[in-house]
Amino acid sequence: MPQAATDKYQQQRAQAIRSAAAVFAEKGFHGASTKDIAERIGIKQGSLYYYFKSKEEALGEVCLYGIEDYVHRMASIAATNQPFEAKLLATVTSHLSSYRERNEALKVHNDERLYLPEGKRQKLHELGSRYRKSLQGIFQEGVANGDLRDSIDCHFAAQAVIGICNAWGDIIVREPDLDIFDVTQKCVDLLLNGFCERRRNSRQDRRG
Amino acid sequence: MPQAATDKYQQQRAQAIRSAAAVFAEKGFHGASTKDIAERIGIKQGSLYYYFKSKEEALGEVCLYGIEDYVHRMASIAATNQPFEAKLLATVTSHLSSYRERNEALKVHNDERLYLPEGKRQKLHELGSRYRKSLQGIFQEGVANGDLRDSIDCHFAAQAVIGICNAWGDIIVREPDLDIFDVTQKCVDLLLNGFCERRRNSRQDRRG
DNA sequence: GAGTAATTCTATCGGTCTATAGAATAATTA
DNA sequence: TAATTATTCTATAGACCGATAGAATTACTC
Repeated sequence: MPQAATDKYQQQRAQAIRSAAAVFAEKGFHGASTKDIAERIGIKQGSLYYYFKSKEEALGEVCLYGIEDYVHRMASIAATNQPFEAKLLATVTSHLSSYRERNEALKVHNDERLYLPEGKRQKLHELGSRYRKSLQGIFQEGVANGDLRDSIDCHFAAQAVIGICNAWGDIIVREPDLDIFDVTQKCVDLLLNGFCERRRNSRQDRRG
Repeated sequence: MPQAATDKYQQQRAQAIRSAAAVFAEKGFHGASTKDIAERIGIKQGSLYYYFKSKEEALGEVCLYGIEDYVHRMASIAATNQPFEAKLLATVTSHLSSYRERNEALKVHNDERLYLPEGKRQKLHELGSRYRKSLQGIFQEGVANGDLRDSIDCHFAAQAVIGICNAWGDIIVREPDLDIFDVTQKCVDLLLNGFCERRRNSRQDRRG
């Protein structure tokens, strides 16, 4: 019954995780049955328990798989010495690329992780927080360097970037022809410059 | 077995829809049982079928409840003669207010509507499209009036606004002390002006 | 090729779920 | 209050699901 920590086992398990990601993404955690997952892998329902001790463990692995490298990439971007704009560009590109590569697992992470037991949910939350804080740090740096108006709320800014990236991540998945770099450029342009004409006419009203 | 179209019936059914929204929001469509929903209403499981002919019908009603007035409000904002900035402000406020008032049903609409059968999903999709198109129209108007740079991609812009509003909608629900108008101001400020210092130093690099 | 370990299969138990039918109760009307 | 209608309840059918145990098979090692 117990398994080995052999290489082949780990590889097949990794494949099982990706299959589970696809099924969970399509049907949701509770809507997907272990039979569905097993079929996608190409084994019988009972055999699934050779790789996971429960359906819930499979969910945990999928969620982790969804965000791990995406969090790591964020950390290394934040650690570089690039100027603010380059970091922001790299962040958005990285976020959108992750969406294209691991969209199923990411979707599962975003939508289903709350069904995990407290402990695992907490661990994922910490990873997410690390991501948000790195991003927030990039903005704080930008303010300190004078690249950004010092009136901006860095917490808000980070959250806004994540929101835009998620919204466009979904679209990128739906429309495989979209070029990630094009989308990135538009995102960064919005974030830096806004949509406004260089403000001259048309808004002397509020704001002193 | 069949019911009446009486006023009282409709009212109790509306209450049942809100209860279902709460349960679906917490546990997801497949994770919630008809017993859970009935208990929240205060009736027994079997009695639920006096109000809905199936669990799935309940989901459809919840989703519709979640977006209906929010779509309508958007339409009336777009139809006014306010200047661009006022329209954008009203849109964001309306979106965030909906999140606070109907956050459970909205969450259900966003996360669970894909479990509806094709027909109903299609109807909801049309409502959502109407919303997106109204918003996109506001941006196109803004470009035409010279309030916005004519280089912006209105489709992208609308999607970005929705993404930001959704991200902050979640936060607003989690943190009831946040003032919606404050958040609205920050959103609009970002959208119009971006995060950048009024661009003088620090970016002569790309862009002709 | 015999023997061992790794992997998958079959079969099943106990539980939960949606939906229905018909009885029971509450509300309304005459 | 009697009759009618609206609402809720109880009980259950029928199906599926997660997990386990042990047999069967495959892959590896000597």
